[in-house]
Amino acid sequence: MKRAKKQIFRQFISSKGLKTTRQRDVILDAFLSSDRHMSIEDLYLKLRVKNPRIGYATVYRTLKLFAESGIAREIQFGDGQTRYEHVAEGEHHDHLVCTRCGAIIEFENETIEKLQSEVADSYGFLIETHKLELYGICAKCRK
Amino acid sequence: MKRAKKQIFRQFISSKGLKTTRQRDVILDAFLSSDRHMSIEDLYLKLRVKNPRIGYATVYRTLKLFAESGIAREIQFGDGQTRYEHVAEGEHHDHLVCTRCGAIIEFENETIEKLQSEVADSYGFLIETHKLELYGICAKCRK
DNA sequence: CCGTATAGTGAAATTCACTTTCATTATCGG
DNA sequence: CCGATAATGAAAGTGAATTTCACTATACGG
Repeated sequence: MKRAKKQIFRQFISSKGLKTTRQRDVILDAFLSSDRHMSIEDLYLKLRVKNPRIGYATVYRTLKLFAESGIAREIQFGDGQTRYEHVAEGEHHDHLVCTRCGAIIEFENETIEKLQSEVADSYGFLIETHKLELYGICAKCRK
Repeated sequence: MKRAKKQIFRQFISSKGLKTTRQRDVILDAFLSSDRHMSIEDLYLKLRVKNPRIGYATVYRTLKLFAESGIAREIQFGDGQTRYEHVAEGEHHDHLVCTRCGAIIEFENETIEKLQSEVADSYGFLIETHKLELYGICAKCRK
């Protein structure tokens, strides 16, 4: 899984005539072994511990590259921070976001997706992407 | 309808010990007689035409009050601008957002809402709000 | 009405989260 | 190893949102 993503990214880099660098390797490792939803800041701080000389701009640019290469996706939960989540081949999921503790739970629902297409069709609208988020209190916080 | 919202806002203002001002009246009128999805900037510019002395900060603060009072809701479509939409009593709708021309179409779908609740239940999650947006190309732009 | 305590306003400054610039450094094909 | 080209990090720049502050307006309690 990690191996596969590294492979995809490596391919992307070389196909674009870009270069492999120590920073990109380090950032990719950190990203792949992290939480599924990291902001630039999160990842930057995590990296700083072992790589004090890495720059915020580099993390920022590298995450953009991850998104471009297809191994990551930008998401926003309306808290002002852009997050990057891992993309699994062919899979799509939506989110439950706990407004109390910030926990993010992923889910998939075929039927909802199908209904979305129907709605779009009825308006002659062509869906490119969609976003479905349910905000509320997670099981843990409800106890 | 407009009358009802003005009433609600008036009530909110007085219940909080706030004051009625010329600016708030003007901004409320402009908001109620506008597009359903206005950014602060949009409304500010619209207001400036007839009220050159009104400040951006006042529009910003007043829109926040509208949201607090329940007559408006903040929404974000990921273009970096916060928008405010009218809230109709008890009604909820989702959006189709055209990535080409920016058009916003509203829709409602009972079944999708029901499925969302089921998903949330299965995770022991209590939904407070949700957000469903379909991004793509609208019928007009597809022609 | 009038005075006054309190809230509101507008201009400008600040914050926040990126995003870009630029001088310097690193990569890599030949 | 060279040289062309890309990458990096620090710092500056952006754009929208938010706050500050001196001044003004509102609305009770006489």
